[in-house]
Amino acid sequence: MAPKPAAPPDERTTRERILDIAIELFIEKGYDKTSLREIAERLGFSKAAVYYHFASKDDILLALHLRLHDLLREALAGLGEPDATADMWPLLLDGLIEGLIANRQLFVMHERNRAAFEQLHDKRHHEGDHEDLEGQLRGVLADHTVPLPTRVRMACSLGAVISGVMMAGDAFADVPSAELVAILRGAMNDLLGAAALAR
Amino acid sequence: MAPKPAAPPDERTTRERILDIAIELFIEKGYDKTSLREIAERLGFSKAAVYYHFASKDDILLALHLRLHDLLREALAGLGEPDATADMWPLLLDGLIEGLIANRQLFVMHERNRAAFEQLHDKRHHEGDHEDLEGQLRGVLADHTVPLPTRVRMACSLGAVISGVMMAGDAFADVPSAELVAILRGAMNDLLGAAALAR
DNA sequence: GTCTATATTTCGATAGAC
DNA sequence: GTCTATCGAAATATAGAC
Repeated sequence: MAPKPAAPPDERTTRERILDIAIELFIEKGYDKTSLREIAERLGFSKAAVYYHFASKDDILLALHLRLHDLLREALAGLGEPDATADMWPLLLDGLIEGLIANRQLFVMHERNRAAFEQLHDKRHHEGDHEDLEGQLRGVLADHTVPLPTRVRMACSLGAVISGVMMAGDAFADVPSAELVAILRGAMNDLLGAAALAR
Repeated sequence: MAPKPAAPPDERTTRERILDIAIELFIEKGYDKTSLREIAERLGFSKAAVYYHFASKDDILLALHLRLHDLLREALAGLGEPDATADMWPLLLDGLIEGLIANRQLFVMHERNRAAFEQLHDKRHHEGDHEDLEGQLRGVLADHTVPLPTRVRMACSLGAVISGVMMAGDAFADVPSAELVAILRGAMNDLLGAAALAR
């Protein structure tokens, strides 16, 4: 997941640079409390210039939503067939961990602005395509053909990974990624392994 | 934790009723996108009346912050001595689970408005008391005298419980609380038990 | 305690020059 | 592609009557 194009620091599109700054500010102050003026100023130009690259403020959030979506698409590709998902869950989660770490900022931003993203989703609801990722996830977790304990542990494992990764730039700031990944994999095994689910 | 006073539905203070409605709306639309006019209308009176009970919009969020704080204070009382905390963690978490479920709405609201709460915290930072709960938590997780794998699993377990509980009104809507609690306790044991930490 | 104004501010968004 | 200037909307907060 997420090889991350990682273009040379100065060959980034203006559009991309706006999004990068937006992530920073949306983490610091939150989406709603961040004005387009602030984004523009931090980039060294004016508000109107931002409007040349994005039709609206929502449009910026939407673009970030798409970044998230693209990153998760590969890792969660298996969410199509609800039956098989439970079995694939450990692998699915495994593929997720490294992507989460590599794009930590983006996911932290999402964590801290859930309400704003949900509102965005409601707007799209009245429009086109419905490849609602979060909805699919809920569907899997609500699937009654899978034993309840398994489903609960699936939900837990997801929260556990996210929580562990979010601390990576904080309480675990000095921990090498590889080490963190190894520990997380171990924890996920205890949570989802055959031995655990057989109980 | 959280015996929850649960006053008779109609003997609630107007102030309390405002807070209840605020929780609802902050979940539905988010803190920033919710206007005081909406809160007032849903209660059947006008915006100015709300200002009689709360000095500002921030003041409403602050009151909700205190509700959260009071609920967590008991459960996380052990966070005082950083050394002993790692040992007590399983018990600490155990005490948390039921409180989280009993006051799910409040915690969901917090989850979806993290940015707003953080901003609130920054303001208090320039003022009085510093019994910063979230800060203490970070301190414990950063404590280098505790083995890294243990700390990571502590962070994971917290995220796991929260994630599991949040789904309670959603994908696990039809699951009895007692059953959910039992499964969560089992999962936490696998994540934090002596066998797991000895690995 | 609750109401009807109203003051004030800020922000998203647009128009049009360069 | 970026600027200055401005419009219009909405929200917080206040004043003062009842």
